[in-house]
Amino acid sequence: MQSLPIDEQVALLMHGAEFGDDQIKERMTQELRERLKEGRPLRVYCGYDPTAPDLHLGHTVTMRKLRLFQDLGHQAIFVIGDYTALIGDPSGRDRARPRLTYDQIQANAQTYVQQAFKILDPDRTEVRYNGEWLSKMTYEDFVFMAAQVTVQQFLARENFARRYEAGDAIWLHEFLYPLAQGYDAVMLRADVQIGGTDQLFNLLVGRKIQEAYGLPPQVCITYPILVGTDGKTRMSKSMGNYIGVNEPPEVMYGKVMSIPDEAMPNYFDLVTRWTPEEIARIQAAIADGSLHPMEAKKRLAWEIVDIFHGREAADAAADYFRRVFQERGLPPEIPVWELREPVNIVDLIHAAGMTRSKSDARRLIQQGSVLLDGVKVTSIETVVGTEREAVLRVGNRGFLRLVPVRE
RNA sequence: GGGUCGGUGGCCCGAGCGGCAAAGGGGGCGGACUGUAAAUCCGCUGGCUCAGCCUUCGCAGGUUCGAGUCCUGCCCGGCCCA
Repeated sequence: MQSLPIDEQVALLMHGAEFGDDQIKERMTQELRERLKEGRPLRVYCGYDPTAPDLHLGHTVTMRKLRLFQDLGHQAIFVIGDYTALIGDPSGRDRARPRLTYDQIQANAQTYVQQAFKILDPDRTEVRYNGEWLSKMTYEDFVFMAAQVTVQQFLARENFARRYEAGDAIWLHEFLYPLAQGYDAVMLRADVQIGGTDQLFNLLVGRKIQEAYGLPPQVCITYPILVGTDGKTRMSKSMGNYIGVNEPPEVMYGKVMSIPDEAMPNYFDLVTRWTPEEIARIQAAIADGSLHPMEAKKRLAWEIVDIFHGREAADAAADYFRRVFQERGLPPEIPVWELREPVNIVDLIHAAGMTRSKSDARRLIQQGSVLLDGVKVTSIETVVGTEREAVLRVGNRGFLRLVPVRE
């Protein structure tokens, strides 16, 4: 693959890229071609801020592209934005991010690298922390960079513009984010920087900063944003609509199954290993009715679990889903709770940690979602005896095998 | 610094003549239904020793039988002025 002709490389790398502006796309495509002509491995940078403990599917969209660069013989630079995370990227948001402490960030960063190698080739990956250079920036550097952009340029961005219109706070430190990212590009001698479409502004500021430092501006390539399990907003931890790459197979499978049908194409394109032709075929099959949407979603779920956990886990997760959710049966493994004496059902549910409060437990019983050996529990006064083993089901996900213990 | 508007339910937005456990959304959770944990419809969504009691409306005091609602001070934001 290393010696793939330049035109083919360009076609592969730009596939799916989205800029929201054809002129930029043309320009970047051309610049990419020129860089490739230099005949050396390009330095391709993408940064990830450790704002949460785990990477999720949304992060993997660009990671997959980094991997593609690697497969074409280029050098990927996986940057952990430990210092940019101190700021919190305002891109694509309608308010400032909550500030994190450096300790929280460090803790989050721990897991990033290991998770990233589920996609990236470790041999062609340079892992860097941007605190390496950002922590050493001088006041002079800082003023120099800040003088490269105008307030109007920032206010022209729609997310800042909207906040400005609405009279919401825009903090000065938020303006520092693109500058810091640009400085990364300078320090890394990046040839290419990739990111989500919401990163275009940041990436373009990076070019400006590079030029100010006398370096050739990087090629910027942006790819579409993955929507979360709600099918509407971008996937993110803080929205609670994410699928973590480290989540157990059954959870991952189930979460994929819960995305709305309309969100499937977005996932097909961005997080599967399927070729554009295969994707087109599946879409057509759904459209003409020969493939049930649910079946398509099952394939998608299986594919995603396979990527992160392997075939066996994917099969098991599919089986689990069918059994527990479609047939409302029992999962293969149920946690055991030892029963030493008869207890009130509410106390038991709460003590086993199946609800946050006893009131919650009472509500669930009153709503008829607590089953003891498949029989609906109708009273909150119910006492569970120790005569025999039983299976307690609370809501859709809570299972507990009650085992009497005699001393 | 001055003027003015605002901070509301253990996730978010948001109403709230002095009687409020506090309207309405979103989200979440349950139920029905189904093609799945999609869609749709219905219900629930502070805690507890639950016909009652306890703790909530930026913080601290005050007025009142009674305050999210009124007063004072402080903290934090927006806007206008400097």
